Amino acid sequence: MTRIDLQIAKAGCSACPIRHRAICASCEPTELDQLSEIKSYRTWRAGETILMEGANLPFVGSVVSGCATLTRSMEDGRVQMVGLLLPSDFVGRHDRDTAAYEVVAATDVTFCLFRRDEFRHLLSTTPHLMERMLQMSLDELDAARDWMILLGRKTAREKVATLLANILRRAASAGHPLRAELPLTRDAMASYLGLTIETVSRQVTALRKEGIIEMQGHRGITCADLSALLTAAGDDEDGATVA
Amino acid sequence: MTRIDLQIAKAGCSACPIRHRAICASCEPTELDQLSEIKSYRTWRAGETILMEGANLPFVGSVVSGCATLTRSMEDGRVQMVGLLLPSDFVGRHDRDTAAYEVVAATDVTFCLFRRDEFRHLLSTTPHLMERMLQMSLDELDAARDWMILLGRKTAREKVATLLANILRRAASAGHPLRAELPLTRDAMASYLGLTIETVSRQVTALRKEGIIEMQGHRGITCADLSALLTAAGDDEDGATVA
DNA sequence: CGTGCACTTGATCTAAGTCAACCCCAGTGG
DNA sequence: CCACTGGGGTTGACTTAGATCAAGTGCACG
Repeated sequence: MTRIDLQIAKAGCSACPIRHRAICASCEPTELDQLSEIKSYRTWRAGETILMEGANLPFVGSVVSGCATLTRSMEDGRVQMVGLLLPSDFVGRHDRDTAAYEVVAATDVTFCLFRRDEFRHLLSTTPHLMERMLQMSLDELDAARDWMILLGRKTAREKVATLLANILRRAASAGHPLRAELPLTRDAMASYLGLTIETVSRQVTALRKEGIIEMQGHRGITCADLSALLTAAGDDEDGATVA
Repeated sequence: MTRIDLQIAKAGCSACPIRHRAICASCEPTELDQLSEIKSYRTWRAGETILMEGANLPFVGSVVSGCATLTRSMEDGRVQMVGLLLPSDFVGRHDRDTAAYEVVAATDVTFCLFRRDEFRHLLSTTPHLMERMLQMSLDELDAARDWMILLGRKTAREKVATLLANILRRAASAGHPLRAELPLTRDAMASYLGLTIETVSRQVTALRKEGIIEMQGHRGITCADLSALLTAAGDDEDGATVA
């Protein structure tokens, strides 16, 4: 257990940064206690594989901090990212005993984990939990379908702009509105967008040269005019399309 | 009400063709009665719009027979299909009052509909129903993510082969294994696959000329060797990837 | 002070898109 | 009965966005 883990474990659920957005969001105090009893924290370093595709799945859980990626791959090595896990996102199916995707830590990432069989039992006896689980699954399904229009119909420029806008938006909810540290390498971005690393690089450069974004090193990004970025993304200013 | 509707309504749930695969699959007889009380049937003709994106959503429900499509579109007219609704598939979010996608009848299609507010209430008081709903949502999420690898990484040939294989597989469960009537026009196929109509046409022709499939007119398809088709799809013989 | 890794940039290639013609067949109406 | 029309589908010629291949750059780390 790292230092971070201990901190959170001591503080308990009430001080948890994802308390009101995660799977536990609509739990009563007593239900929270039950969840608390079967939870444990674990942290992975950036780049570490958390789960292999097809591997045994003893745990399910939520991202507390950091970022992880969900990927599927074909036999010949082609890879497609199918999900980006940010704080409060849930991973793992309670009713499946193997993982359907590979899960990799994109940054250092800490999970709040539940033993799968115990979680399954709690789920079937706690309607609040089941309801929240359903709601989150449906939200994820909508997000996945939004991503399908990006993969199927958007240009490389629009893809990159969409991803950057999404990251800025999610980062904004936890700090300064127009500045973020990219949790993904160019490689991971390419995998998410259905592009090559070179194309991602070129499009980021193009957006920078046009003054739509500014970069601080390879990872830091600032956007003075989000609506310009959203226009480049091919979305309405109001458009959803959350990662 | 059409003749088909009356037939099913008279027969009741026990004779329903999707009884054991739909949202009601794990309901007890008494629960089924409750569902039965709030259900109604309705049929749309091929090509009719069932729901517009953003429209008010008074109903949720299951496809009983036929096929409908779920699409999202961008302001400039680009369209991406994000789901194919076949018998037993569920549509609509109980907790949202507007439709997130456009729903169009691909063939004549009959739905078993529930008033949304009544369904929501039943859901919250019937754990079996909630559990089944969650399971189906998670399955759909997996399917959506499988579709993402197709959209992001597969070639036109692989995309077309994958779609044909999926249709043949789902049709097979209700009849002859290697023969099906395509429920989609070339246009709808293109929309689903993130391709143009011309590319779909060329790839279908190519698969036919190579003897991997045979066509009876534009819609009838026969496949003597499914594993050859799956190889063209870039999947393992055993691979899942269900539409 | 290399060595390696993440990223960028440039030159070239190609799969799929675009544009345009055409086929086939089912209705429709003269 | 047949000409006309229109929608779905096919095919061909050409274009192009993004992939591929191949050098670089610049920074972090032993």
